[in-house]
Amino acid sequence: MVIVRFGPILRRAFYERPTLEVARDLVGKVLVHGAAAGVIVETEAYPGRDDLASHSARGITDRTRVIFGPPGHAYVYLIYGMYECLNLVAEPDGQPGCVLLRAIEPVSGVELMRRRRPAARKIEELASGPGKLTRALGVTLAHYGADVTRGPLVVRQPAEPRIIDVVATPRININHCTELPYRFIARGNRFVSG
DNA sequence: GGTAGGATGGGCT
DNA sequence: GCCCATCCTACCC
Repeated sequence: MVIVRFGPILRRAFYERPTLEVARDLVGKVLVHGAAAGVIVETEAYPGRDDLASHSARGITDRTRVIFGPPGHAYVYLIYGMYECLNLVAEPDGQPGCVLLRAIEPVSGVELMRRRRPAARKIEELASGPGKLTRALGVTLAHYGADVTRGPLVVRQPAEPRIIDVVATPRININHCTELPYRFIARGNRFVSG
């Protein structure tokens, strides 16, 4: 496991940009929830405009409202009735776009994450998938709409940035429409899902 | 190493 | 009623 010290919290301007840029640039940042934290190693962009795979593609509903709001907030939803998925809202206020966080490399609070994820046999399995990630960090539907530029759930710059080679690949489990290279992973990182 | 099948409930047509 | 941005277990190489 890598030792990572945390730098400043990402400001709202970081998120107030095109969704694809935010998704790419989130790889290598540190997702923190209380005592548990990990380096983001896999994301997916859901631009919302001209992308039928995005939940926001069919307009504002009770579920998708936050995606159309100001950037730097959490969009959490329930998938398959069992697992939460955590997204961070991008784009200026009024424009849809969010980034799904798919995997982190645990860097602190690992024992806490192990207790939350008893099925994980190895550290690589703790948060290598969107549902595993939220379980490991204790993120739930209660975080819907949370401001991730302040509070217990935030994203931080690593204190000493590592050079990370980010690669774009097709998104995972998008089968109902044409798929695009909107998944961003840290090349060679063993904590990536799949 | 691999994969088939089931769990499980909200959102939307 | 059907779909789903998933995960786990059992079972097979």
